[in-house]
Amino acid sequence: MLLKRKPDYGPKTFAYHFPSMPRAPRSIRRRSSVTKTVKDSQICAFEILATVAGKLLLERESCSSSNVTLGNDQLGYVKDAAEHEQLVEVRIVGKDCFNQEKCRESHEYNEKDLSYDEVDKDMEQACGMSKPTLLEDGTKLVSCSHCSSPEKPSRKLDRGSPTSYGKSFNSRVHNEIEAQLEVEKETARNLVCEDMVRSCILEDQVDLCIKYPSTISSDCSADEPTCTDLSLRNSFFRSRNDVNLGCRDDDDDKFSGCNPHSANIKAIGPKHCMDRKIKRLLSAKYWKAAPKLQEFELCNTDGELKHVYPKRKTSYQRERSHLETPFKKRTLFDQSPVVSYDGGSNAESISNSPEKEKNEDNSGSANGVSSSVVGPQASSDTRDSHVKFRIESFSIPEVLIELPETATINTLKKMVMEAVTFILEDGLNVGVVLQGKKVRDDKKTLLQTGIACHENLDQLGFILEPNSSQVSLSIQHEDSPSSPLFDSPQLLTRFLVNPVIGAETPDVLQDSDPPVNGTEKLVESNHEASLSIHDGDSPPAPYDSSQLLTRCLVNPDTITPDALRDSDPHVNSSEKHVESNHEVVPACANTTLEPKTTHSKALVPILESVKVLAVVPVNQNTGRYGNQNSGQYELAQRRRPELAKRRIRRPFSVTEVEALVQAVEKLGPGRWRDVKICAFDNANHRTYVDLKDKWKTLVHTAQISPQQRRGKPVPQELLDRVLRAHAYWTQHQARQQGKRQPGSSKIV
DNA sequence: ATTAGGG
DNA sequence: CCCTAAT
Repeated sequence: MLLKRKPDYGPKTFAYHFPSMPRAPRSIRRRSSVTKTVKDSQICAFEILATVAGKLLLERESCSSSNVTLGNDQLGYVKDAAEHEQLVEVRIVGKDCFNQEKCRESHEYNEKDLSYDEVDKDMEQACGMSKPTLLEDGTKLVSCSHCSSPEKPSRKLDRGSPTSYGKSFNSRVHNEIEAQLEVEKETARNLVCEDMVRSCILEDQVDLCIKYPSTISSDCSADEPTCTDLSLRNSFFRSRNDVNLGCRDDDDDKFSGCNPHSANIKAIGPKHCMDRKIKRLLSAKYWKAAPKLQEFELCNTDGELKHVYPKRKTSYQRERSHLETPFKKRTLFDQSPVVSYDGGSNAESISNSPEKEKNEDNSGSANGVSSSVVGPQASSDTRDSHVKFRIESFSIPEVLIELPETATINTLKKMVMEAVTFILEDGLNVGVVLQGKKVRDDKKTLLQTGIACHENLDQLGFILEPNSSQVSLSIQHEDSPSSPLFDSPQLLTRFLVNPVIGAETPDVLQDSDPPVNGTEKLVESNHEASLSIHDGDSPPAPYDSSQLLTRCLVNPDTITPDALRDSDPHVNSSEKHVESNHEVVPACANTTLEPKTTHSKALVPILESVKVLAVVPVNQNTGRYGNQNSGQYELAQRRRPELAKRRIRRPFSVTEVEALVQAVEKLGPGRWRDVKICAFDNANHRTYVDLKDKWKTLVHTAQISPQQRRGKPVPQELLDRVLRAHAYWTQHQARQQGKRQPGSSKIV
């Protein structure tokens, strides 16, 4: 008996060396009738959802007024933005918070993590595979315990070209930089009406401690990753990493050759990751804008979603546990979702905090807005020519998802996932804002920029903007009739565009003003990017007041595929940055909407950046925007195959077929995972499901007349082998079954 | 995460 | 290839 699933690859010579104890196919083991689940419940759920949403909306509106401390909430924008802030808190403080010990520990853990179990070893031996070689490098590189799971980071570090990160995160830190990423948890709070909003926001916090000399250039390019670097990358770009395939294969994120095993898992990982991510999203108040939705769903669809409040805790704990035991095998997503995922990204407030590192803990941030009080006191540090910053928090943008009633939860999840991954596709770009103005000269040192001055620290801000995909992904669903929830067609057909796009003015981003003053701040050239709030022709959807809507909606008419392509803000802005010598570009005056709350000194000057990430899925591709929608979607697909509804078709080559045939001859059908490992371990784009499917078609092809076959002809010799193997295994299975059921007849 | 099967 | 149910 096989104690473990250990592939029996048998001798190299071909002689149908079959596994000693092949398992009977599951089809035999369990032949159960397939029952299609009725979606009535789901449909019903969505209906109820609409109702509940409305109620909650009213309820919340009545309550929210009491708790708005930011003022300007008449626009619903500021308040909204503030709410978003709390998703993640990132603080950059002094060096003292750096704990090298932890990093060292992480080494060990990572090493452990990277080791593979015996089964796999056996497998490898059997297959003649070589042991993964990335261990050393990987562990060397992965230094932060909380950074992430060993696999991806190591991959990234190991192989990923520096540029891959640099693009999104230009301000790489030097070796001098030390950092510690630390996630803290928030104690559960009672959810009072006035706290509802906050309660919907993820309370996890991340402390990112970075210390660096004031002489550091904002543009410094680190030559080697540092702990800080890593954590940043990992956290900020994880989603991207996961989406972007590994080094060579286009659609798999496996790091081929490095770690076959993990890779194998990865091969199908995305999907699961996605699910997980979605879950996190849903549970982590990601949909803060529409808490009711969340709540509702969670309450009514017991399947995968849990009640929101309980879930929050649960989720939180789960996350915590992950963090506490970073060594367990886990996916990146599970682990450091803090920054990258949940915290996803965008508007970020920063405040210089003279005070000591993390002790501030969550107390302050609890309510979400920046928690730490930042005093200009950073002075004490000046002496050592170090500037300390603390990024209080940054939030993730709203995501507006629209689905037909007939959509399944699965679809919902996917939609959210797609939206988020699309948003974070290329990671984030970090901008520095000083005194409401964007610092554009990346070469300047902190000193030169004046950031070193403590007086200015208070007015320092960061902008986290999506690196690419300035245009929101418009997701359309074939079977989606117009949703009752969104009766504003115009909304549905809108694309979101980064104001920077096509703007003659480089820093539109800063120019775009928080709703405080409305669109007037928008630069002329940027007029197409108007705030939905003020946009006359974007009638507030039912969700308007609920702030579900994204803020920056752009008239699709102004968007063309080309424009989109050129719309990479990064390219544009970087170019312009070079050209313009202004080290500081005036940003909208109102940007500095100082939080009225005294204790949140954090500046969130560029709320605008938030809008960039908004997503407005399109319900239907009809109407005048139809073409553009599809074009955009295609563009998105081109850029991110993962988001594509369908993977690109990749016909099996004869070589592949042969490999498959040979593997199946040895292993038999039904052991697709093993087949995959044995014969397609390096073919990242071939999952075991693919192999199974291919075998299925091969068998079919072999059974039909040559005239009926289509596509590239498969050598008859191979087809013969297919038939033989198929016959053999079929018979074998029958035999197996016969043994179990003595009554049945034996064919051989 | 895998496997089996239908689409 | 996709999607899902069942493991």
